[in-house]
Amino acid sequence: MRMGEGVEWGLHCCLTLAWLDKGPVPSAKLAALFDVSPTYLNKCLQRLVRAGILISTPGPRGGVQLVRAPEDITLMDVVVALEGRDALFSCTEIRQQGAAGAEASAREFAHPCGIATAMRRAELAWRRELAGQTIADLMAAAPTSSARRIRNSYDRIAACPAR
Amino acid sequence: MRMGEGVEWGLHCCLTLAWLDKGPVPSAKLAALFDVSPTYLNKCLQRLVRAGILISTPGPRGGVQLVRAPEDITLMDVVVALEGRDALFSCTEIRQQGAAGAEASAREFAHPCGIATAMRRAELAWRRELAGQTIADLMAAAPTSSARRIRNSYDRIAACPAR
DNA sequence: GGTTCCCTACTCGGATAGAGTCTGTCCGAGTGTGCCAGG
DNA sequence: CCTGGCACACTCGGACAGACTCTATCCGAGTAGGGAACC
Repeated sequence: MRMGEGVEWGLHCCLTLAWLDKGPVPSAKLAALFDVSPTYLNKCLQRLVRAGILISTPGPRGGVQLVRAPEDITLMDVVVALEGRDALFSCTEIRQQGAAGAEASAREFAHPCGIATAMRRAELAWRRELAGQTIADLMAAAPTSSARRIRNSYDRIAACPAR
Repeated sequence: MRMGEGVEWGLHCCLTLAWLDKGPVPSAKLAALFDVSPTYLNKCLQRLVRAGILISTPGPRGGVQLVRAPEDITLMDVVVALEGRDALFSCTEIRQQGAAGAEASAREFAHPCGIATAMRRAELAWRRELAGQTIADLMAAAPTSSARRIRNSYDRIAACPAR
């Protein structure tokens, strides 16, 4: 049970886009900033577009940019967009199957499975923590030099066309 | 990012073993209780054995049983035993790579990545919640009829040899 | 010189292979029990 | 009747395929800008 690598990429990209605060930024440039697969990063950004976090503009001078303000984008938004909204723990109700479930009254299953409830409680704590932090919080927590360095690096690679 | 199905199986088995409170219970009998693959359930139980949650005794009248008391087994123990102790979010430090990392001073990376810190905080909330609940808590939360029903079902299938 | 048209280059977007992990299966090693033969 | 040995059946444990998702890649559709030709 590991999270996809795209989550890390997506978060770094959102943070970078917030710092740059420019017009459209090509996904290829973002990939060059972090030295990751340009095409696969593009796939991840597509999911963020579909989720309404980014907006993309085609053609020359095109790229992606944030739709909302950084303080209105939570980590949970990004995680859900990239990993799906499925629960970590999915209860398949095995308590109702086999010999254990065969001899049970239907009324007993009116209550949700205690195991599922317990796992769900833990998962809600995780989601709550994710929903409580925004891209703006990440910007505030990072050292101030990071923003300038990102802008400098981007300006440098933005000069070379079609890199 | 979904948890393996074995977690659900393992938790139900631990709960069942706690309710039965007998000597060794064959894994095949546990599989029959929930109508799951006997061989794969065996594989999951092996992991619980290696983690020190269960103990297994071979031979006739053998099987698995809980090592510790139900109040000393947390959900986190079971999850870690079955899913590994890897973190949900693994930081690969892409901030140090590519154009963004090339022009940075090494001192800047002394601080841990803010994204990793934020994700780790959420994950710790999840783990803390998991570690705060035990098998005994699940027993207390379940309706009292569940324990009797499990015992009845087990006694019934325990009669048939080698099922 | 101004305007219109076309062409090129660049961008995203979805369809297409490869790798790793999860799920499921099989067979062998080890052990306790029950039976049988001998005393 | 009691005791010792033996064979069997049952259990776990690790080695072996299939399926699915994640990762990575390629190519096509669409668009804006720039240049050339024409008025």
